[in-house]
This record gives sequence, C-alpha cells and structure tokens, in this order.
Amino acid sequence: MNNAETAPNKQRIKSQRAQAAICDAAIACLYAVGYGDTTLNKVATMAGFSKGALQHHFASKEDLIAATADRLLQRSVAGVTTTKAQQRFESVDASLRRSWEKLINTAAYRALLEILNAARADKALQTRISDNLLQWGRALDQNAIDTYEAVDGNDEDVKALMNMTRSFMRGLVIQERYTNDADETSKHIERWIDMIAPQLRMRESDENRTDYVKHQKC
Amino acid sequence: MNNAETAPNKQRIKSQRAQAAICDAAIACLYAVGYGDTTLNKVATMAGFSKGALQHHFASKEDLIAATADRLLQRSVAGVTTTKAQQRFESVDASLRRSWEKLINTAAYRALLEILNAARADKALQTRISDNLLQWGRALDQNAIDTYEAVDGNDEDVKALMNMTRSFMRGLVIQERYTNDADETSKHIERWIDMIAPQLRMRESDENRTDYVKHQKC
DNA sequence: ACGAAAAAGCCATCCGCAAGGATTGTTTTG
DNA sequence: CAAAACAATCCTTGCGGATGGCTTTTTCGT
Repeated sequence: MNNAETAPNKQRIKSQRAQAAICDAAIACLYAVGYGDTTLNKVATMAGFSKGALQHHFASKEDLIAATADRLLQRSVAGVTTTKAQQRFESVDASLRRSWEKLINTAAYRALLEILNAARADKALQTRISDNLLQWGRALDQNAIDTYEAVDGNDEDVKALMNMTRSFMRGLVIQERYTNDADETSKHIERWIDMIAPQLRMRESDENRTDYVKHQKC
Repeated sequence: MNNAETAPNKQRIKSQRAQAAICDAAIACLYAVGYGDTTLNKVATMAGFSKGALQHHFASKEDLIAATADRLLQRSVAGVTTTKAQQRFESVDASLRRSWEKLINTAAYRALLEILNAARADKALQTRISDNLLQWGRALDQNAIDTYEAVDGNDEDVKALMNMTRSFMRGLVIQERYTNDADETSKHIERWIDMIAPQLRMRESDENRTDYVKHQKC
C-alpha cells in the first residue's frame, strides 16, 4: 500500500490529494449507483485515475470503502461544528431545520447510508468501520451537548433527543421511496421540531467545547 | 414465464407454493447477505430448487425482487391488521411497542429495507415496485386511522403521527450499526411513545374498516 | 553537490471466478 | 400429447485482484 503519512513532502501531498479525489469519486458513485454497483472501475474512472492507480492507494475494495466511510463521518462532524460557530444566535427551530437540510437530506448522507446498510450483512466491513462509527456517535453526542441545553438542565436529555432526531430524519430519507409527496416530508419535519424544540434551548457558554475532529489520512 | 393464475388447479397451487417458497428464500437471503449478495443461485438453493426452476417462475432477477417486495409489503399490512383484531383493548403504548417489536425490528423488515435501499439507485426496480409501495403507504395510513384516533379528533393527525413513528423506528433500525448499546434503543422507543401516545387513543368503533389486502400471486 | 539506486505513483493487461441469463433437455401434470 | 415444472449445461459479461513495466520523486553514498 501507500505511505501517505511517512513519505516525504511532495509525494505525500500528492498521495493525499489522490486519495481524497478517489474517496470523493467513491462517494459520488455510491450516491449515483448504490453500494452494489460501486465498482473499482467506475470509481477510478470518475476520479480520473486508472484502476491500477486506485489499487495502489487502496489495496482492496474494503480499504476503499472504509476510507470513504471515514471521510464521510469526518465531514458529517465537521459540518455541524463549523457552521455552528457562525450561526450562533439562530433559534433551535432553525438549527434543527438546518441539520435536516445540510446534513441528512444530502447526497453525502445517502452515500453514507449505502455503506451503513452494506455493513449490516458484511461482517468484515462492519468490524472494519465499527470503531469509527462509535466514535462518530460520541462526537455527535458531544456536539449536541455543546450546541443545546435541555430546559430541565439534564444533558442526557439533549443527547437522547438529538439521537432521536437523527433517527427520525434518517428514517425520513428512506420514506421518500414510497411517498412521492415531498411536501409531506417537510410537514413531518416541522411537526417533529414543534415537539422537541420546546424541550431545548441554544447553549450560550462554550466552556467545555472539545475538538473531536481527529486526524486521519483520507 | 409461468401462468400461475391461469393454469389448471393442481399445477396452479403447486406453482404458487413454489413461488412462495422462492420468495421466502429470497427474504431469508436478503436478510442474511444483503441485496448485493442475494444471488439467483443462493436463493434457488435455499428454496430447494434448481436455478432453472427459479428462472421458470421468475424470468429475471427484477421479477424475483419485485415479487418478494410484494410479499413483504403484504405481510407487513397483514401483520398490523390481524393481530389488531385480537388485542383490541390494549393501550396505545402497548400497541406502538408491539409495532416496533413485531413489525419493524424484525428480519423481514430488514429484508424489505434492503430492497427499498436498492430501489433508490436502481430506477428500473424503483418504477417497478413504486405503485405497490404507494399502495402500501395508503394501507398503513388507513390502518392507522382504523386503529387510533387523535385526541383532537383530526384523522390527518393520526396519519402524520404514525408516519413519523414509522420513520423514527426505521431510522432506529439503522442506528444499531453505530450504537452497540441495545438498551439505549429501547429507551428511545419508550421516550418516543411517551411523546406520541398522549396525542392518540384507541379507536373503539370499526365503522369504516376496509380490507386493503389485495389479491396477488406471490 | 550530484548522480545512481530505491521507492512511490501510475497505467495496461491479464486471470480466475461468479454473476445473470439463454438453451436444451427431462419429468410431471392436465 | 401438449403444456407446465424442473434440471443440467453453457455463454457472456464484469467483477476484484495480481502482475509487470514505465515515469517521477526521494534517498544516499561518494
């Protein structure tokens, strides 16, 4: 395989760029044709590389998928944290709505769902990515606590409510397969927000903010 | 292809039995290895038939999947209606909990999710099953209205709340990939029920009950 | 400081294999 | 005997992966 971390400068950044491009192509491919039809050939072509080059950077398809999953998870966490700093004074409603629009109801999230779904039956892939998935869950929990506080002051409530929100939104993404009424989806989103927003408020202080975007290659 | 509907009696029931067995094998296969690795050979073997026999009953893989999807959808609807009649006097809480345990958190539902997910990127399959999916949604809506009534008396609320409940539960099924704490899942279920149940009560009269289990081959 | 060996990036080609499907029987049923 | 149910076999395609050769970059002895 490659030595993206240890190699000297010029080659290292070149390798990183290549791997990033390949992972991005994999994400686009997962979204476009699904996990089953995401083939090394397609990914290589979409990334502008030969199949051999792809195999040089990722020894096996599982390596590719795992790296792509990492990239998606990292993006997901980065997406909530960065945008948050800017829009500090938005309402809980708007913040939740933004989670749906910018994080869940996206092509990238659907690509991630392809991998998550594939990992259910593929135990090798499952164990391969499970650590990062768990870490992802913890990062989202932490972010929830950093962003919101419960009106009753219990941090566990914040975590639970936001976990439920994500589950609900995840399920809505799949619902689109058997409900052509797109308007209905946003109604459900609004209704859910109406139910949980009163239980939350935006957290003002950023005392115990932590940086949970870990360092990794792809 | 076959003539399961028009063929004479003895052959007809034989054909129906065979198709049912094949679809059941496909369901088991979808659950065990996922959509991508559900192959005609595996399904045929699991069903106790040769590949040729399978192809006799289902001319293409898409036919097989479509028939399997129909079977799953029908089962899903049947699952809510039949059990309902017996347990007429259970609480809303118990009824919702039972939906999770007997309908969503099951192998069959995971098999269905495999097909639903595959249909996202596979437009041919998508259009193939979309009519039945829409009908499924309507049947579930109708069943929701038959089973519950809103405390504010608005039937549309019942539909919306139950749609949201199903979305939430669907999302929870996927969550299991990155939360090993099974206990947390049931806590979320309970919390969801706590939020939804107060808005519903069991409907007493069965005035406008309809039978929406349509007749079909597999 | 420099030039050759070593290593990394990259590509074209080949291989084994299993997939979905087509064909051609053989057996069972009407 | 005709049609349906089923089986065995073959075909084509595309997959993931392996191999070998060709550039570009890095390393290192001198």
